[in-house]
Amino acid sequence: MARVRKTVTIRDVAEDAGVSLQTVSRVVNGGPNVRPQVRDKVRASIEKLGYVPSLAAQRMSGSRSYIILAINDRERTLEDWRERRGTDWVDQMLLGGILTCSQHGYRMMVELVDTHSDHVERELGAALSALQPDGVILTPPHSENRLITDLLAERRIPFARIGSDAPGPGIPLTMGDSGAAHLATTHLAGLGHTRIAMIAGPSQYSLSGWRIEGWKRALAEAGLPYEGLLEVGDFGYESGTRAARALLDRNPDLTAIIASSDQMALAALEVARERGLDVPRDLSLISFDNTPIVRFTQPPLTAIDQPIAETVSRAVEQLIARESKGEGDSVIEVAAALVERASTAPARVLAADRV
Amino acid sequence: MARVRKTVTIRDVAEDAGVSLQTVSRVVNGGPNVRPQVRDKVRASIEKLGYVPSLAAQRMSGSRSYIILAINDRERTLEDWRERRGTDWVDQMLLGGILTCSQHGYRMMVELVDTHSDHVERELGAALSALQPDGVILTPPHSENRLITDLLAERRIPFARIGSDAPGPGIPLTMGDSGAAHLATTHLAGLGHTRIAMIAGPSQYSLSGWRIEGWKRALAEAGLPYEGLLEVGDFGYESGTRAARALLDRNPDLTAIIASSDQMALAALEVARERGLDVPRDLSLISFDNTPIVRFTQPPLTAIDQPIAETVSRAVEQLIARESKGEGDSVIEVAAALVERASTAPARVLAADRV
DNA sequence: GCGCATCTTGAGAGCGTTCTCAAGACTTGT
DNA sequence: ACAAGTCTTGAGAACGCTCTCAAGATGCGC
Repeated sequence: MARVRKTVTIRDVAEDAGVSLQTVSRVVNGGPNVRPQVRDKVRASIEKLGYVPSLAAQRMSGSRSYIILAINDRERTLEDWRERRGTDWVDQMLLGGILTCSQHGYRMMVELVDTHSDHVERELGAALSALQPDGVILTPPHSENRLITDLLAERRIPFARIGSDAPGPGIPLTMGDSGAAHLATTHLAGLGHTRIAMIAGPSQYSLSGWRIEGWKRALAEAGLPYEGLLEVGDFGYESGTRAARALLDRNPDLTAIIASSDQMALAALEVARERGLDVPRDLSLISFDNTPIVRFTQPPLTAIDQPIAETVSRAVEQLIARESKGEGDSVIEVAAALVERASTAPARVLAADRV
Repeated sequence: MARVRKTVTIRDVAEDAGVSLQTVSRVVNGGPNVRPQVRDKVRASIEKLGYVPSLAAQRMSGSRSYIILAINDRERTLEDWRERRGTDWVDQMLLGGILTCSQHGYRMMVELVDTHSDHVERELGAALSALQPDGVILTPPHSENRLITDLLAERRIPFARIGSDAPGPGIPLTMGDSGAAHLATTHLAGLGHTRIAMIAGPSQYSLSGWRIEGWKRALAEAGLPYEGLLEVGDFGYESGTRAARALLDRNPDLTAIIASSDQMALAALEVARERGLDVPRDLSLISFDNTPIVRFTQPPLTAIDQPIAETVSRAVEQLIARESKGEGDSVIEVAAALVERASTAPARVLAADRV
C-alpha cells in the first residue's frame, strides 16, 4: 500500500510547475533572469513537493560541493580524550562551524589528521578527493604545516589558517593571543601585582610566541620586570606542575601566574595548594582557553576565553564569500575576552611577611 | 607552467591499466569476479595515480552515499555550550563515530536538530534529502521522538537509537544505565553505606528510569531502604543544588549520593561544602558521565563512565553491516564502567555523632 | 571433443544537477 | 515600424560512478 516515497527531484518540480528543468534550477540558485510570476509558481511547487536539491548531484554537475572540511589533529584530540580529556575544541569548532555553514546552505565535515604521521599528504589527499570540499579550515598545529598548505594551494582549494598570521596562501585568522595576554597581564598589574609570571605553550605553536610577546609588552608598559618569570610547558597538566614549581621556587615574591592552558592552570592551582598558598589571596591565577572545567574548580578560574566558535564561524564566512578570490589578504583577528572569576584578587600590599 | 592538477577519475585508471572502466569499479569495490592478475594491475594503477573515488559520483550512481548522519540536540548543545558548558557528548560522538566510519570507508556528519521546534520534520527531512545518508544515529532525547523515528522508517533509512530500548524500527542501543546504577549502588553498599540517595534525571529520558530501577534493585538486594532517598533534577547545576539540599534536609543520616550527571554531582559537592560536610569522609559521591570536569574537582569524583564513543562506534558498525536488513533486533547494550576516584570512602562506622 | 554452465570482461544507460549555447519574446531608439 | 539589443526560457551535453545485461573465454562432465 504505502509505497516507498520516491525522492523528489528537480524534474518533478519542473513538471508540477509546468516549466523546464533549467528554470527550476535557476530559481533554486537565485539565478538572475526569471520572471517574478514564474519564480513564484516554481517556489510554490518546491514548497508543495518538499523538494531539496541533492548535494551529490550538485557536486557532480561541476558546481560547488557545499562542503567545508575542518581539519583537526587526531593525535592530540584522541590523546586528550582518552587520557587527559582536556579539550573542547572539537565541540566548539562544530558549533561555530555547523551553524554558520547551514545558514549559507553549506555542510561541515570534520577530518582527523595526524600531523606527525608521514601519511599526512596521503590521508588528506584522499579526503580531498573523496569529498571535494569547497573550502578547508586548518586548526593548530596544522595551520602552518607546509605539507598541508602546499597541498591545498596546489589543488586550488580555498582554505583558512586559524592561529597563523604568516603570509602565503590561505586566509589567516588569529584569536588575538597577543592582545589577550596583554589584557591578562594589564589586569593583574592593575590589581597591584608586580611579579607576574607566565607559563607559555610550546614554541612550535605560533600563538605561544604571541602570548609571550603580549605579556612582555604589558609588563614593559607597566614598568615591571620579566626576568626569571617565564616557563614553557606543553599545555598538559604535568608540564604545568613542573613549571609552577619552578616559578615559585625561583621567585619567592611571585603573586600572579598566567597559564597558557586550563590544564596548566589547574596544575598551578594544585601546586599552590600543596605549598599552602591560597588562591587568590596569596596567588592570582589566569588561564587560557576557558573550557568548561574552570568554572567548577575551587576557586573558579579567571580565564581568557578563546573565541574558537566565533573564529571558525568567521573562517567559514570568508571561505564561502571568496570562493576562488585572490590571496594576500590581511589577517583577520577575533578578539579574546577576559572572564573574571574568583582566582584573581588585588596583590597583598603587606606581602613582606612572605618575602 | 604547473597546470592545475586535474582530478583523477576512474577513467584515467582504466586507461592506465588498459582495462575497462567497469573492471576498475569492480576492483575498487571488491567485486567478486576479477582475475588476480588483472586486479593487481589495476591496483597498481590506482596507487600510481592516487585515485580516490568521488563520494558524490558514487552516491549519484544509485549506490550508497557512504555517509552516516548523527543527530544531536541543538538546543541542549548550544545552551550547554554558552551557559553551562557541561557537555562533551559531541566530542565523544565524533571521536567514536568518525574513526569507525573511516575504518569502513564511510564519513560521519553531524546535524543539530531542535527537538522542541515544530519544524523537526522539515529540518530533518531537508537534511536527509540533501545528504541521503546510508544510516542515521539518534541520540537522546531524539531517540524516542516519534516524529523522527517515523520519518526515518518511512524513508527506509536504517537508524540507530542510542539510549532507547523500546521496540519498533531502528536498532536500539543502551549504555547499561540500569547496570551502571546498580554497580554504583552496590559499590557504596559494599563500603558500608546504608543510606544511599539518588538524584535522578528528568523522566522524559528513558535512561532516568533505568538508573532508578538499577539503584532500587541494588538497594533491595542489600536490604536497604529507598524511601525519601530519591530526588529528580534536570541534569543541570541548579537542579542539583536543590536536590542535594532536599536530600540532606530530609535525611540527616545520609552518607552517600549518586547523581545522574556530573553537573548535579558538582552541585552536591558544593552543597556538602556549604554544610561543612567533608567529601568523602562524611559523604560519598558518585556521578554519571565522567566528563573532563570531574577529574579536577576537589576531591576528584568517582564516576560512572558513559561509553558514548564506544556506543556510537557500535551503532555505526551495525548500520553499515545491516544496510537494509530486517528489523526487530535485540537491544545492544554497551556496559558502563565505574571509575574510582577520591569522592567515595567507607561509611564512618561511628556516625552517631552526626545523627 | 561437444554442449552446457560458470567466470571474466566490457558496452551502454542512468543517477540529479548545472553548464553552455541557442532560440524566441520583449524592449528600445530612431 | 524595423534593426539591434536585452530578457527569458529551454534543449542537450557533461560530471564520475555503478548497474544491468550481453558477449567472449574458460572449465566441466560425459
